[in-house]
Amino acid sequence: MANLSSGEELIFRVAIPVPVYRIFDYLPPDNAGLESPKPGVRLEVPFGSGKKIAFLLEIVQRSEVDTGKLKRVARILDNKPLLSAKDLRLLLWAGNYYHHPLGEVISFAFPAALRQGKPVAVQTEKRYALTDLGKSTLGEQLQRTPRQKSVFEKFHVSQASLSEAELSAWDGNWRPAVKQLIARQLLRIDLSDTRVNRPEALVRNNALQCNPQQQSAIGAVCSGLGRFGVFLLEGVTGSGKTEVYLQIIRSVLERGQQVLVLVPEITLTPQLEGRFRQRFAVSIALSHSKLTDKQRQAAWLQMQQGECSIMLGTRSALFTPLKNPGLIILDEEHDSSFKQQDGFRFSARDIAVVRGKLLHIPVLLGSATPSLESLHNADKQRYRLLHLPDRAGNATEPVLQLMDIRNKRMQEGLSESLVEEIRLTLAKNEQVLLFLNRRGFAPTLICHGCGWVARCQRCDANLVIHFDEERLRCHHCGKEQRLINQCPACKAGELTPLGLGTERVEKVLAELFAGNVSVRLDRDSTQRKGSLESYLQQINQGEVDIILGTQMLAKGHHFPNVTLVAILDVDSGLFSIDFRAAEKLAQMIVQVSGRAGRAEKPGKVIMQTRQPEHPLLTTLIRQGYRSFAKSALAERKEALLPPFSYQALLRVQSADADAPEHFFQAVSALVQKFNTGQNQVMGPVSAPMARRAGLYRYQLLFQNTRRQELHVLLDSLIPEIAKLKQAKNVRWSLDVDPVDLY
DNA sequence: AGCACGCCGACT
DNA sequence: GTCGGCGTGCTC
Repeated sequence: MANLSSGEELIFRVAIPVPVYRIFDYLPPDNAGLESPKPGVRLEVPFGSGKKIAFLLEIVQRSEVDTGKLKRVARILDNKPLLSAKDLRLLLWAGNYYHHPLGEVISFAFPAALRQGKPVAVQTEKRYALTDLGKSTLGEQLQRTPRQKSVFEKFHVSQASLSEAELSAWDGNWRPAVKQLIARQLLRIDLSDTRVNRPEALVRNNALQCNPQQQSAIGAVCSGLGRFGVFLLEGVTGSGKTEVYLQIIRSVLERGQQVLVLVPEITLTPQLEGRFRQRFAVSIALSHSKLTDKQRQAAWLQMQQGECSIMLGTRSALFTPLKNPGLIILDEEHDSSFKQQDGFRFSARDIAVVRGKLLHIPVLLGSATPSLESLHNADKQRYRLLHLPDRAGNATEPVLQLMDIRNKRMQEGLSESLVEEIRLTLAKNEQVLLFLNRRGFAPTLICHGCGWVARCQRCDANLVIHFDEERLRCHHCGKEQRLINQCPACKAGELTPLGLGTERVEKVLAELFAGNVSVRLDRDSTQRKGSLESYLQQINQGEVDIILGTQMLAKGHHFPNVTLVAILDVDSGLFSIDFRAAEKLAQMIVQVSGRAGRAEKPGKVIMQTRQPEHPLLTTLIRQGYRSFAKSALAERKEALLPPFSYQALLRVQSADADAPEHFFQAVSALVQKFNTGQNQVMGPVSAPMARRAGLYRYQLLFQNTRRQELHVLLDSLIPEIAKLKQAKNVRWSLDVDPVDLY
């Protein structure tokens, strides 16, 4: 320790959550104790005219800034850092790699309340359990109070105490019923601390029987526990991926370690959560945006303090601190929701791998349709590929077939042969699933007289007809207006809906299959909270014959009685300027197909197309996803596109049509100056949608086959762009490893 | 991102 | 004569 003369003080280097690429120096607080705080602790600091929460990065001997200008830390909020040194390193790396201001990156790792400087409240969550009287009482006796009956039966089914979080996850309004049940001495507050893991109490239910492939996958990951390694689990739908997860998780729990499980969307958490709770007796922390700040903070702290062993969450749960990290699982790893699309544009999948490396733990990526990036990493032996080629049980693979609809008579998007197939399936008392990735009635409203089209005034996009609500709506900026019935241009012609949306198909289904029940599942029909769940329940109870829906059908939900899946318009995915379009379409087709024939009944998947010879479709159908991926990777290699090169996209938006041009002129000069490597610079060009929500949009793409060289350029370029005066009239952002080029 | 400082229009 | 519009510039 340096011998400091009395006049010299230590300097606190801190990150502050402001959009500034700079670290700030402060003097220690007045009442500084003998012991220096550790990096990662939260501080309150005076900043500008107000106060801010800051994160201590390091304590150094001297500052570049004149000490007279330095302010003093107001107070130290934590006596121990909430983030480990390794997690702090991870965040430093991420800030650097994605070129996002460090303070914002670090604050992103904290739940909202802690971000705002609230003290770490070690709130102990209440648990409830049946009393002896409750155990010997039957639910039937509560017939007259249905809510109490349902809560009471929940306790009987779970056969264990339930925490507030578990109850809230099950039903938001459990409190009054529990209060009354306590008053009736059927329930009690459970004081035994079940959060401590007792090894014999880890597992509640026995594992399912696994086939040899599952066993070898489980064995591979389990023998890799305790050190870094990435495993890519490629398992077709229904191959028992979840069972593999469960058995590996069990091994991690037995080692006294924690597991972080990430899924792309909130809608996928309930079913996984259900499987986890059935299997494990330990409590499960949830983290996703539908929870309250308080719930998320509780879950975060439980993992941080090691009170909970499993966390199930979405993208942002990736940064949850783990006291005893053991494994990170990322399910549906191909899903683009793992890439954050605004602000701190990170890829949860890629950071998960880096985190695994820092923590010396394995990372398990699972998917029926792995991303080309991950398959390429497996080819390069960076990831270990584990394959589950067979459906578990006696479920058979669905049969994929193309239906050539050229010159065929169509009725609102349904060919006659498809209608016939639907009839045959319904006659067997089986369910049909129709997939159309376009909501609304029709994507275009056109005047039959003069050709006028209803356009959004703020975007380069057409307004979508929503017939039920009699609205015209822009799906890009949300602007809407009343549905008009007279052409505003010629005042004479007839306005005609052009094209097909789910609402329109729903109407024709009601005519064609009048005796059957159909249900539409899209963002519009499931907006009301809980409505998706209730539809899914109706479907699985066999009250629905035809399921019609968008994107949201492709993910996770199982419909055991569906034996016919039809993709109404597969062609719309075939012609896109985005080089990832083929990959996304293939994944979508396979994922949607996975919804069919999960039980003993064989499933059939029909794709209506006017491109029956299209190589993407024929390869996928005749040879499967893996062959498709192989040829798609060969094309990417030929064109030097990712994963054979690395990209970064500089995006600009401005309400002023000329400001982006001035900005890019200044940027070009900087690029000339700094581009010492072989970086390709493409653009600037208009974004595929040149105007959105009233803003003009442009972009500049950097690409290099060597990641290192690309990042050398970005490292010197971005701080200089931030200083440009032309950057002040525009909104600009950098997207490292972009997945969507629009 | 905030928030202050800073020069030009309609009001007590 | 002032209150306040939001343009630019800084924050240890």
